[in-house]
Amino acid sequence: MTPIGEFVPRYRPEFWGALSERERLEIAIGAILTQNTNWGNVCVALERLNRAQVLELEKLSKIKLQKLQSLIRSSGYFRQKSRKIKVFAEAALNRGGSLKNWLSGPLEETRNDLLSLWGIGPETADSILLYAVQRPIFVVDAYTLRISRRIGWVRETSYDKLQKFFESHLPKKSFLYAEFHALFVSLAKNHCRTKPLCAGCPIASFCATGLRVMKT
DNA sequence: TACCAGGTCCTCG
DNA sequence: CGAGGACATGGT
Repeated sequence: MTPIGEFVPRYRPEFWGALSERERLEIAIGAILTQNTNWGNVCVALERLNRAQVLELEKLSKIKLQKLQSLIRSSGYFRQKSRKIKVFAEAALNRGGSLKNWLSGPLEETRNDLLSLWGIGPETADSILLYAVQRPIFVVDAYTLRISRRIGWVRETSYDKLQKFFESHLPKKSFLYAEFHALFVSLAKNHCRTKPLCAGCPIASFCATGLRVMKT
């Protein structure tokens, strides 16, 4: 995937340094845009937002709805998502003015604050907390659920149950949570779907090494 | 052509 | 609570 503007996605711990406020915002907006949507479509929208130079809280809160919709059209659900972005930007401005200030408080409280916003559900809230401000909170997505059940680690289907499972079995480290999430995504795109786990199946490999990291 | 993609909200039983 | 439908675009 082509880097967006000057922003090189920081997927790995070795690249984690202090993110700029604009990078944090891009990650947060990306989290909203990618709701039930292919990342490639999101990239196009982020590129347009960058070129229009509106990736700032003040500009996003002031930009005309129709203009915003035209910029993010490629990511789908553009009427809903444009509204979600505005709600998010306005909330940020009302509480500290920067994502760093806003999202650095007590974790539970901050998370509930995000969840109270229209358009921000558990996955989006947790993705923003983990990836934009490196808070230690486990992100659950459709892949996490599907593969965890397939491996036999869980039977639950609820977001909270699954999140608690991982958070109670892993050291409370944001980089580790991010790593697991990244591996689930990667596995989902590569594994074979045969019923029994075949030898050499990446899922079997992940299961073995994953269990080693997890507390029993 | 049909189906899918890293969700969320709303409504109804 | 849990299930079902709506929301929209671009790729295969």
